[in-house]
Amino acid sequence: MGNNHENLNTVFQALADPTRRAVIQHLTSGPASITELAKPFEMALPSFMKHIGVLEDAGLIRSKKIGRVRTCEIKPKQLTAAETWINKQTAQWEGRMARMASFVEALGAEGQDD
Amino acid sequence: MGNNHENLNTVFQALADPTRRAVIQHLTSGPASITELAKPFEMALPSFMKHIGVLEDAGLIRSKKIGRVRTCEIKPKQLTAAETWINKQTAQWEGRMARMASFVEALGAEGQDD
DNA sequence: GTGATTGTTACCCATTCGACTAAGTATATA
DNA sequence: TATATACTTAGTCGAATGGGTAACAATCAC
Repeated sequence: MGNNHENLNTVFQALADPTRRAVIQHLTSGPASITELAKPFEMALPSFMKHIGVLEDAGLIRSKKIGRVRTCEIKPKQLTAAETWINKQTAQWEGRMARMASFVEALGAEGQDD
Repeated sequence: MGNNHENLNTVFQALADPTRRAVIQHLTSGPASITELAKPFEMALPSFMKHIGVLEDAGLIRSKKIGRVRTCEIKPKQLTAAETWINKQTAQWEGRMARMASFVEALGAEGQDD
């Protein structure tokens, strides 16, 4: 049963890094090996591997080693869980806005411009 | 012009903490003061204030002090930016899945169960 | 079987994070 | 005016993060 609370921590934490987001993005177009994924980054392999570990711990990717090559692929379920959480918040906020609008046309609505 | 890249860092980072997510959630049902927001947490005020600072730096909330009370409200634009990023990834992945399915009915599809 | 590839393990290091306390400021309220 | 309320500032501390090197497997390709 959904113990999202803990997982959302690690999922959002994982997404908070540009290297890791780039890896996710890369993997959306298909599985890839570690070295292939690491190629765009000027980073030592062990450092890069830590990012892979964070993504895997967050449940955003899975990986399997065949021969000497470890192949990674995306596992979009947790990504969806994060999206769902955000969606719920914006929906609740929009609901409140709608209710507010039904009471008042303009509340001197200096708007929420940013 | 959209330099999301930097902001997504701080936004996801901000969402990676349960206290901060709870604050967001609280604020979706309307503005609130610092002490009101802090009430559910067993945490010293200065500690809690740092969370507010993180949320504000990420552009997820805004706050204004009137008298001795600082009132916070949600600013859902950045939340939407995060959602958009995730959406883009899942869409790309689903697109690939659809294209794959058009080539093969079943690729011994031991399914992506988790 | 030598040598290049592809990870992996084991550490180190600086910085950031998240929590704390102690003390200060600024406004209400009695 | 005195006191309580609502933050605010400043500084400490341990743990986690994000990077690095060095050395070690374990394949594969010749």
